[in-house]
Amino acid sequence: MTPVYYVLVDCNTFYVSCERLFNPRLNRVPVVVLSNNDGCVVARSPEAKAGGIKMGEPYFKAERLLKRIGCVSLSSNYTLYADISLRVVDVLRQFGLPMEIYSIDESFLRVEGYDNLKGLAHEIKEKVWRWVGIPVGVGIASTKCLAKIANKRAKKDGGVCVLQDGIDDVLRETLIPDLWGIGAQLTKVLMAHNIFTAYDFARADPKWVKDNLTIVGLRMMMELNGAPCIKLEQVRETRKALTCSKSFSQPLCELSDIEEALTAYTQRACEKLRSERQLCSLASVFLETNRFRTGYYNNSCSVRLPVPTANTIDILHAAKSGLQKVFRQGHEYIKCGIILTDFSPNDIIQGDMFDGKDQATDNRLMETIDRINREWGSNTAYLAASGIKREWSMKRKMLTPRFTSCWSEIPVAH
DNA sequence: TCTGGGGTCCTAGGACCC
DNA sequence: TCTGGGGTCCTAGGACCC
Repeated sequence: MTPVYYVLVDCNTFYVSCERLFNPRLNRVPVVVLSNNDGCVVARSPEAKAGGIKMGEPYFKAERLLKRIGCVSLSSNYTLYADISLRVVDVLRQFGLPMEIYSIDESFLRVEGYDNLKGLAHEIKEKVWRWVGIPVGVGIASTKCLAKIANKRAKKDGGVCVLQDGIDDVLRETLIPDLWGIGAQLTKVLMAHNIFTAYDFARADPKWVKDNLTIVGLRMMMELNGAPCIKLEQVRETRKALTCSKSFSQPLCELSDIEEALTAYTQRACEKLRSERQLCSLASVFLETNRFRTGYYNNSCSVRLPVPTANTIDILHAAKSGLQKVFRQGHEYIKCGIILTDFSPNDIIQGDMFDGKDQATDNRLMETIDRINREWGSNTAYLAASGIKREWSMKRKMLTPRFTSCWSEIPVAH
């Protein structure tokens, strides 16, 4: 049997690297990219890390330190990052290996019967750098969990790491909170049981692991021992849920304002649903106040649709009725959202004999709106109920241009 | 003043059925 | 005093990821 290896390609500080691609002045200076609404730090250049900026730190808390170290702060420009991500994936595809796109900045590949793994790792890293301009780290090992560890070491070690010999030593140096799949809660459980390193975990009693960390923990333990339990998902299974939610730029108290925002989110969610050729049967709405304040209120309501649908008007109707159930006067709300679930493919339609609606006309209307928004930019055609002024719409004060995805914002070469 | 958004998976517990 | 057993399905909640 030829040995199988998993290759994890992870873009270094991806969002910052995307910004640097189009603005070389950002090279070698501290840079951070912020989450939606300019809320938290979600990507840091090495210089920003060295300056003591923490991942996930709220911007308003980090602001003084950011200023002191002369850090450039940018709003996140997801349109740009998604486009660069596609370019990286294109390069990786050219290796002709089974591949899983794990996230916007990470992909796994699988290799079998390769002699020169180190050479492959270098080739991947250099091609992505030369063809796209994004630095990546490449980690290779016999399971996905180990490849994650290899990748982390790669970043400190010239960008590539093949984990083949001396794995025990590497596991001894890997601390529990740094493991893929171990978060704050499981770290507590493991530490309380005197398990401090990946090596301790790999040698733990399987029964204890299963009982205390469920089957998920047991799988991770097996993976650390070199037994692959987490398979490569080459084709993304059709998703099971679709969420659209955002914090408002300022707290909202009135039902009518929140309805506006919810209408906009519902439109967006339905648009995504249709683009994936799915119908949904359940729409859930949630609403919340600031959870960092006293008197936190949050509530949600699920509304079943009479027939599976992707029609914005029908789903909006359900969403609004849900919102009315959870809305209480007298709170300052900061966020709402809609979650669509219970999907079925849109080629099997179970009609409702009695609703007296002309499905074909409705579908044509939705198709037309989608086409206008595809060709002329999102939100060219929208429901007036989602508001014109949109005072709740999110803050992005430090947004860079959509360099690669909008004709009017393409960089000019002098 | 200001604290992201969008996913997945697993389990426990309740409802319901025979 | 004694109060089935076992299966399935659904939901909520908790954990994790990037």
